[in-house]
Amino acid sequence: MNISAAAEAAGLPVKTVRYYADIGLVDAPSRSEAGYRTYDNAAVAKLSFIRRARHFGFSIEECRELLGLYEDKTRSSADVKAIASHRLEEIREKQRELQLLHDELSRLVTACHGDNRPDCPIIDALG
Amino acid sequence: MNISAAAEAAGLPVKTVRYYADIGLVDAPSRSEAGYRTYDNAAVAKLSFIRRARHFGFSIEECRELLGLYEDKTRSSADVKAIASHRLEEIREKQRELQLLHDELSRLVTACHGDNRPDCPIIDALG
DNA sequence: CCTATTCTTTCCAGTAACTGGAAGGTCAAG
DNA sequence: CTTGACCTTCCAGTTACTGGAAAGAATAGG
Repeated sequence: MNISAAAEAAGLPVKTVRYYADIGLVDAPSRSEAGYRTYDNAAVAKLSFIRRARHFGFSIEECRELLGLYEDKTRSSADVKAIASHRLEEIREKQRELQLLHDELSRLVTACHGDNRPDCPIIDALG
Repeated sequence: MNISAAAEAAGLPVKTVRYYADIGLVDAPSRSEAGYRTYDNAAVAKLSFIRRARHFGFSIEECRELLGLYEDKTRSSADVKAIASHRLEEIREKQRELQLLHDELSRLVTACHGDNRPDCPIIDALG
């Protein structure tokens, strides 16, 4: 499989597939005689794994950890759960922050009459 | 006022205050004989305005727009409201995304028994 | 066989919004 | 006069890619 087929199969842009090998997140693929990268199903599976983990908001470094566990058949599920729980707590924290922002900004937007006059509660709150 | 006093008054790091002038978000401050940047209350007020807008998640470019409106005494509140409403919609979209992530990941974390055995629903879902 | 198109390579640069650090000048206190 | 805090500029690094240029390789059509 050349890189574009592998990228499509994994659901990632070609550039990103190269990038993940550049930073050592996945092994450098073998090369054809002409120097083209070649991929097998196992490589695609790993790339796809990364895509899903990234979708969950895991950082590249967390993906590195998770990949290590993914490949370690003797891992304990507790190790995986610890990383995922940490991420879940981050998500909850972000949700709390967003809720506060939402409420504040929503209040300001409601208070602003939004007409041609210059006075504006939003600007007042910022200034 | 030297830069550290201004930065403290505005609630921003010194580096950030310099940065905002570097990118032209605020005017370049006047300089003392020795070349030190000097700030007055109006400059601090603008920096503080930016800090609050950034806290709400407005991008630097949005801050630029808002600052323009902040300084334009003939602005219409509708212009401000439009920017803020757009930002509010972004917040809501992010909240929806986070909720989906939260629910999925939460389900996986709950399903994972988190012990010494290797089988793990989280890894299974990613792989 | 020639050509046009598509795919691939490498490398360099840019994104957003700072942040850290080095090297060196300035100022106020003791 | 020295020490330490503060200031300057400039360069590099952060995160996770993304865009683009220049050039070689493969393939389909004529």
